[in-house]
Amino acid sequence: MDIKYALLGFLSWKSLTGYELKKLVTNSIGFEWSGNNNQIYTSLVELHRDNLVISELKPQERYPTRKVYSINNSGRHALKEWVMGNVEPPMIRKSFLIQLAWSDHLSKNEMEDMLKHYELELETQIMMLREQMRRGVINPARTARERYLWEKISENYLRSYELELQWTREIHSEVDK
Amino acid sequence: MDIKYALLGFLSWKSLTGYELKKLVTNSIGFEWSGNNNQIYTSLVELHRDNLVISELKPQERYPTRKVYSINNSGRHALKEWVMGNVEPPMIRKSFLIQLAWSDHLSKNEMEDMLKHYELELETQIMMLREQMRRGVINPARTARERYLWEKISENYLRSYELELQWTREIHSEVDK
DNA sequence: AGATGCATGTAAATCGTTACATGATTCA
DNA sequence: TGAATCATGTAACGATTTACATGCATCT
Repeated sequence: MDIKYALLGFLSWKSLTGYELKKLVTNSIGFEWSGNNNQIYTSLVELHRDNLVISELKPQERYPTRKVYSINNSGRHALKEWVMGNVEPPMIRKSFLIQLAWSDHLSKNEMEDMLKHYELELETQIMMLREQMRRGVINPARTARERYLWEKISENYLRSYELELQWTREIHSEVDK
Repeated sequence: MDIKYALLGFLSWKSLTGYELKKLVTNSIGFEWSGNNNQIYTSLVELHRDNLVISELKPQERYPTRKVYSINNSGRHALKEWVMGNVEPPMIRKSFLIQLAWSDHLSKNEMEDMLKHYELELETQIMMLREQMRRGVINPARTARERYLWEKISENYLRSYELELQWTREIHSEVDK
C-alpha cells in the first residue's frame, strides 16, 4: 500500500491535516491515483494506530476543528526503510493496447477513429501536465537535490505520455497507407 | 474489467479452455497482469452467464475433462463495441518515483544503491521482453495488419521500459557528481 | 522420488473507486 | 442563490492478489 508511504512522505515534509494531504496527493504529479477521501482518512487512522504519526486537534473559530498529523521518529524510520528497500519495476496498464490487439476486424476508418481518440486522450494528459508544471508543481525543494528530483519526476510522466503519443502516431500513419 | 475483454479477444481468435487462456494471458506481452486463476475462471463463468460465450465439455482419456469456450455473435458484438468505444489513457503507477520523491535524506551512497536496484529491475524486464520477442511472441497474425499491430504492442512495452531506464541513468549520473 | 504439466475450481484478504453524509463560510 | 472551500468521516461495491484444494500423467 504505497499510499501510506506517500502520506508519510508528505508528513516528513511538514505537519498536515487529512484535508490538506488530500489536496497535495491529488495535485501532485505521480501521486494522483488513489487520492480519494476514503483511503486518506483511513490510512491516517492506520498510521496512527501503528504509531508512525501523532495527531493533534486544533479548534478554529469559523471552520471545523482541524486534526493535524505529524510524523514521529518511528514514522521517519519506517519511511526510510521503505524508500531504500522494496524497489519494483513500474506497473503499466494500457487497456488501449488490448483494444488495439483485437481491432483487426475494424474498417480502416474505424481504426483511424480509435487511434484519433487515443491521441486526443494523450494530448489532453500532456497539456494538463504541462499546465501543472508551468504554474509550479508542488515541490518541497528543501535542498537543490530535492528540487532536482521532483522536477525529474514530473519530466518522467511527461516523457512517458509523449512517447506513447509518438508511438500511436507511428501506427496511425502506417495504418493510413 | 478489461480481463473479460482480453479473454473475449482470445476467444475471437479461437476456441480455448480456461487453462489455455491462462497460459496465453500470462505469456502474452501486455496481458500479464491479472492472469491469475481466479479471475480467469470466474470471468469465464460471467461471460457465459452474460451469454457472450458458449462452453462445451470435451472428455479426454488420460487427462481431466476440458471445458472448451467459444465466442458467439453477441460476444463478437460486445467485443467490437468495447474495442471502439471507451478509449482511456494509460494508467502508469511507479512506486519507485514516490520512493525517489522522499529520498533526499539518504546519503549519496544509499541513493546510488536505490537507483542501481531500479536499473537492475528495468534491465531484467527488458531482457525478459527481448527474450520473449526473440523466441516468437504469441501473435494470431491472421492478416498482415494484425501481425503488425501485435509487433507494435510488444515494441510499445519495450520502449516504455527503455525510456524509464534511460531516465534513471540520467539521474544516476547527475546524482554522482 | 520429486518436479512439472494437465485441468478444474474456491476462499479469503486487500486494495481502490464511487457515492453518501453533514454543515458552516465565502465569493460571484 | 448557487458554487466552491473548509473540514471531517462512513458505506458499499468492485477489482486484484494470494493462497488453498484436488488428482492423475509424464519426465528427470
